[in-house]
Amino acid sequence: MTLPCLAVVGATCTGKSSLAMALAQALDGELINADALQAYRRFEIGTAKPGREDRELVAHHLIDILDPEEAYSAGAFARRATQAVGDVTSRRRTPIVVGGSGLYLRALFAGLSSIPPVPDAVRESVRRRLEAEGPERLHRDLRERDPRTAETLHHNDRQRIARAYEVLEATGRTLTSWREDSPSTPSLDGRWIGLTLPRNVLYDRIDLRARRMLELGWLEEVKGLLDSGVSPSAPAFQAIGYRQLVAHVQGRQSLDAAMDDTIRETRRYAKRQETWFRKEKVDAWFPSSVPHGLATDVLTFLRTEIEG
RNA sequence: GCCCAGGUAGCUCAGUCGGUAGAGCACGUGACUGAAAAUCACGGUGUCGGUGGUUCGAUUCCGCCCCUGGGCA
Repeated sequence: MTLPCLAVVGATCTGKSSLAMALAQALDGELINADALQAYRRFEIGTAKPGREDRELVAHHLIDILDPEEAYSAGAFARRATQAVGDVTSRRRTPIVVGGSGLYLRALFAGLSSIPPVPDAVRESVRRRLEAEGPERLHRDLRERDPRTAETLHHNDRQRIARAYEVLEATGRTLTSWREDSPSTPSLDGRWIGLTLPRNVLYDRIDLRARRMLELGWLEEVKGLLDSGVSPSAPAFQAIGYRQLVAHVQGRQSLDAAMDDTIRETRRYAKRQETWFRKEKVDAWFPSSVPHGLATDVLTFLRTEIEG
């Protein structure tokens, strides 16, 4: 059976990785990671990164490709992933994209407008302004210089205000005009498989996994990263759990509080992922409460879908 | 056993001089074009411990009961 590119999506902790492993083994496939944090080297336990055995059994791409201080982005991911999908396909194997970073998946399959990269210096100066003057001020400026983008943004939405502002500063053109000049165009075809769990089951699993991560030495991992000089403000330390454990190591929070916070943030993150993927064109959703037989069901679906 | 204090949202608590109640957090819903595990918006979810009484009307006042905490025995 020859298959197009596959994607395994869903909220964190729904079992995407293990389904993807099973599919890869059944279909002679290779995995392409679409998770923003698993791309970072040395961030292992808290990112639930696949272990050595799995990675020896099945090729995993786009894992361990960045140092903690390097920036990643939807665009950078899309470029690398497009390349990886091409490589896997040219080997006559099935590319299976796995991950929970919704924007990244969209960037790969639906494309992004092409906008020149913003130099680090500009990004930093905009970020400093944001810090010093607050988002409302920049939003007001944006109203004058790029009213159409400003209109779509809430005056507290720091991140998007900063992005619109950066593009303006770096290129002298508005985000709106860039997007109109080069609307996103679908660049990759594929079948999307979604995994779901009832909310309460999902929350219990998140809770359990967080505790297990701690037992596996998560805190020691964080201490090791800090001791070796990784800056607490490195992009990778934005990750849920890592942020909280850094706060604990720095004495700003008890371990219990850090873990409670981590679990709460992970739940909220999972909810946001559900909201995002609900709107995506997922070809079939599978409940993953009972992992036994799941891969078989998915394979059956794919066969009828592709041959029928 | 007696004396205090308290029982209001999932939690901590505010409040109603009698007209069925509101904050923070939790939680729920949504947005999303290069930081996305990010960033942001919206929403009060309730037998006001139970039961009788007074009253047009009781979560609020009165009686009794139950529960929790503290004190005295």
